[in-house]
Amino acid sequence: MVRTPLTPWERQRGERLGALLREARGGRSMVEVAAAAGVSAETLRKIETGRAPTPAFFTVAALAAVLGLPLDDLAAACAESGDEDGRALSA
Amino acid sequence: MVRTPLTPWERQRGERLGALLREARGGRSMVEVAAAAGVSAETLRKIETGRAPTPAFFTVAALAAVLGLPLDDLAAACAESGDEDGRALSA
DNA sequence: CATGACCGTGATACTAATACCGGTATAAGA
DNA sequence: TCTTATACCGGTATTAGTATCACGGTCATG
Repeated sequence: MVRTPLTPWERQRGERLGALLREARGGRSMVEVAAAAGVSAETLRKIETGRAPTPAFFTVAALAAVLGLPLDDLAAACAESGDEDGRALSA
Repeated sequence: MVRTPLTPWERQRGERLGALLREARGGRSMVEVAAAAGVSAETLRKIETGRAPTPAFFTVAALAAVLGLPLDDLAAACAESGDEDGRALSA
């Protein structure tokens, strides 16, 4: 095992992150937010739909900056189903 | 070109991130911190040395949580040489 | 109704992140 | 001195993130 495939828990965490970003985006269009963050619209879409469950740190940071979301809040909200160690405790 | 190769600016940003993490690690060993964050020691080493300039968001989040660093502080410190839009202004 | 612009989406291509392995160097201790 | 522990480094393998291309849907406008 060289590159651990993403666990279902990580997938769900990515979906939660995407949902938060989409919710924060509100009525603004993908292209607008993506352009403001400096990423492609397709990348933003993948992140929002959860198809990119573990995006790059600075990508999320740029999006959060554009959307006005604190990074710590994002991380906490996505990890609330389990702390940093308990990866798959129950939910 | 489908996947933009990392720019020198992004490399330097990664080095800055790594330096901050290493500084926050203090005297603790890599394996200890890496284990606490749930990543391999090699990954932590690559991030600290800047050889993984754009790590995954949750990887950085886990490391920051272990090290007691606020994510927003990390992002701000790494992007202080230029905001989200100004990628390569000078320094 | 046709056309174009915008938005979201799927497929594809390519680079990078993550993990494992072996080897090396330095410092501490037996 | 030899062993051990820590960190660094190179290479390798595999998955995943990101960008470009091409398509369908919707709305405004001619």
